[in-house]
Amino acid sequence: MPFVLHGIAMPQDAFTALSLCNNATLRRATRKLGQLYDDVLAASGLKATQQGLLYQIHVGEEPAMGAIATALVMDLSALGHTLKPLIRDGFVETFADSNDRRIKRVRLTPLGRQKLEEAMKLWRVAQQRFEDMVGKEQAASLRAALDRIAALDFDLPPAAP
Amino acid sequence: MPFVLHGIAMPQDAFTALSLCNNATLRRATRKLGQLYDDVLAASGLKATQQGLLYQIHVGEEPAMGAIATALVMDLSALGHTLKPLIRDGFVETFADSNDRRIKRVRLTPLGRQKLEEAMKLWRVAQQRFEDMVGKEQAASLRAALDRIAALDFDLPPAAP
DNA sequence: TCTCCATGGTGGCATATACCACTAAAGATC
DNA sequence: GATCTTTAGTGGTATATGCCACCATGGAGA
Repeated sequence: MPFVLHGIAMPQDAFTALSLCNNATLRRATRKLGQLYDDVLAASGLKATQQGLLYQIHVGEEPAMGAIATALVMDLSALGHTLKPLIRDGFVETFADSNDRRIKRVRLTPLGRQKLEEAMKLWRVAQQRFEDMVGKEQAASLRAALDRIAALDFDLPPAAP
Repeated sequence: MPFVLHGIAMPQDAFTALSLCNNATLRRATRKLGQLYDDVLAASGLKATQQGLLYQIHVGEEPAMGAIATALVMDLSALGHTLKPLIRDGFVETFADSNDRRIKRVRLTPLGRQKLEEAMKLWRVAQQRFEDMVGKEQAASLRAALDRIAALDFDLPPAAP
């Protein structure tokens, strides 16, 4: 007899156990896809997250760190940490905004542009691999749903008084 | 004039820039939802991932580490690292399998069971918060799609010869 | 029985990510 | 002009996660 926790019978299958949880299923799928993209992108020396960050910086045309963090739905200090290896390896550089010295802007170096181009070729292979399996429309539909999630406003207080 | 990379015009909006990438949109949504679940679960002292892991162990009825890793689609050595704080804090313990000494099994301690019950109460609040915003059917549909992704077989070689 | 291969797990190292305290800079208010 | 509040970012610390080399154990085959 399965253990009953607060009146809810627990599923027995290990894989489906997590499938009740929105967060856990998202993380598991993210690990799955992350493994594919990282594997394909390994030839460039970049992680998939780093390729995405270079792309974001490229598209943002010297974006402020705060703007990148907001677009990625990422904590600003976490973004600061994530940028460090890319700065160390010479792919990006930061500089102070001319109007507001609090603001740090980010841009790709020439080496970074080159690395991004190399990585984008591999990125397309990974996209193709995934979309060949699930279908282009399914993939687009999923991305749209995920964008809606990312845009949700939970009204989380940054600091509780 | 937007910079053209290999014939693909780049979107200008920072948020939608990543929306072309399956992996990046998944990660961004995962950060979003992770922040909600972690915020709600903070009162228990557990991260959402830890609550999910305790739940997985509970449901698995003394599962082997390898089985947990497979169900979570997680690297076994990463799972080993992830278990450490839970072992340190006395919520789980590991023991050798009676039939095969290579196999390590995991179980919740009495403290772990208690902590899981506490966390499950909070988890339900987080689930409710999310599902109130997106709708129960939409949430269920998304979880089903994410489970299909997690179950995909990309045929990644563990080690290329 | 011995050898080879596969499996399960650990430790090391690195990136990914979040929270918090703190500092510097800018804006608002008096 | 001075003071207070807000904003942007850094460093520290911790968990999340993946890859790799390595070791112990078990299974298969000679």
